[in-house]
Amino acid sequence: MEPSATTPADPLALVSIDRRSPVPLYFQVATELQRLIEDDALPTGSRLTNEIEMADRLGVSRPTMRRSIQYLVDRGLLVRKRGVGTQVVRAQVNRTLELTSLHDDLERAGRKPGTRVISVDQVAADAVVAAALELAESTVVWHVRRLRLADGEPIAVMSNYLPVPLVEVSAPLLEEHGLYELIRAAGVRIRIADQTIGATTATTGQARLLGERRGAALLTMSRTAYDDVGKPIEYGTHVYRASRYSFSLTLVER
Amino acid sequence: MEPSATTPADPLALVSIDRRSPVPLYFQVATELQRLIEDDALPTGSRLTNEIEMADRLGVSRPTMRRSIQYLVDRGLLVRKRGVGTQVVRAQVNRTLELTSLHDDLERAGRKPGTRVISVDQVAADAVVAAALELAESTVVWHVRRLRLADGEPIAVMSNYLPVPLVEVSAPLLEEHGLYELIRAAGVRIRIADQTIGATTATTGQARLLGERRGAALLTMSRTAYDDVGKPIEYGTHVYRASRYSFSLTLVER
DNA sequence: GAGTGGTCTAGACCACCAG
DNA sequence: TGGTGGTCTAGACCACTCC
Repeated sequence: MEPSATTPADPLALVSIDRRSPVPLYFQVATELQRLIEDDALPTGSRLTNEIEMADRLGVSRPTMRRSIQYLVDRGLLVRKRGVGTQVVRAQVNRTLELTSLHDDLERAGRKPGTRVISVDQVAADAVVAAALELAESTVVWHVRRLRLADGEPIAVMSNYLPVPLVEVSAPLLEEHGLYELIRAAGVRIRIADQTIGATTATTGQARLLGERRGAALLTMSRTAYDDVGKPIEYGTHVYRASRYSFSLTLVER
Repeated sequence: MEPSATTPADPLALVSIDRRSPVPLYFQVATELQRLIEDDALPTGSRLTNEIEMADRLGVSRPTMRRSIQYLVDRGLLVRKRGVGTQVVRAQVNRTLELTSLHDDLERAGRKPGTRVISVDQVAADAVVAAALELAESTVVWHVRRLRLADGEPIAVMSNYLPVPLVEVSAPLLEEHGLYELIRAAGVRIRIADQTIGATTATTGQARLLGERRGAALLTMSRTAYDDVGKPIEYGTHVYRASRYSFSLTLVER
């Protein structure tokens, strides 16, 4: 009932770490702390014990303890102030428009994702696509068009271009798996993406696919994704029904 | 006394750090490295010397060197692979929809920002505003409406709500300074923000203000900003002309 | 096997904040 | 003045990649 400065029970007693695990200690500790925060054992506003004592209690060194805490600070769950201490700011964070597929996004929101493949072709890259993928114009690339559904309802039309040598795609594969899943399965790690978010109004064709009226508001997103070494992997232009979808994110000042 | 550069390009020779400076060593090193990357002394794709040698060359310890590198890895400029090395991925990053005002965004893009204050009032918070600011309904709050311009052309209509005790606002102040600037000047540090981005079509009133047609595509953004300890500082709902403005960001997988 | 980054430790000193 | 987080160090061992 009372907004306590320190937490009554001893949440740290609930933390257990496994030194034989291959999972790094700092990550184990961070994960456990995050769990305590999400379970409200460390409620918003509560103060953590100082890092030296926590390190001691958990049997890790201070640098390791600090790294765990910093991990959660970077994600906006904790705030630290020199001379004061460490406090819980919030329990939940919208991840920053993460490098996930819409598929994962929907599942996390408890909605059932679906895909209807409109077309899978190899086409000659036009100037825009070639520039995005850093290929010569007219190079043959995959072109995939999909209608994405949530709980059976149209959500977005997605158009993606990929270098041909990268990965094999086909309609049956794409009905079952997200595009990013297929890319990862091909051993490619997507590391960086440039995104631009805008708005437009629906053309007749878009409206028909999405079940909207012509002129309805659509959210647009174009994205170029790059691998480990900065090589373009995928370029896509997508439109979402603004009436059914929006982007949420949490920003943290570092 | 170092021997003169044996390799044609020895970028590390260009790095100098000042141990008397109050700026942390790791940050000095990171900043210098970033400068080398942006100046193309360390071009995209080039490999860095291993961290132990770099630490040695710069006269810092390995943990400090690592911290500098990690700083740039987190921002997507560098990529590291165990057993392989550290490489430059890219020279420029669109900051992740940063916690900046539109004012700063436009200036960075080389466009001249302007503001026309439409209204500055104290109003009773409705349910939505009260919930966002975590106040009781009908609490009196500031309500600021502004038309934002770039190079004299309308770009966005912004509507912001702030707790009254927080900061003094007035039309003349807001014509000169960004809202976030005023908040910072009041000694409040904005640390976290939740944003939702969507799309809509222009009402007649919006269209008139923005110089668009009724039904034109608009990009919408609503944001709640929080301070250090998670207290809501500001709630705003904004609409941007989709024909003149979009959000760009770079995502980095961590 | 050689070389790279990834993790972890123990300890030191400093800067800031609150009483 | 005492307590907090912030920085920095020296060294150890491990895991991964490539030859």
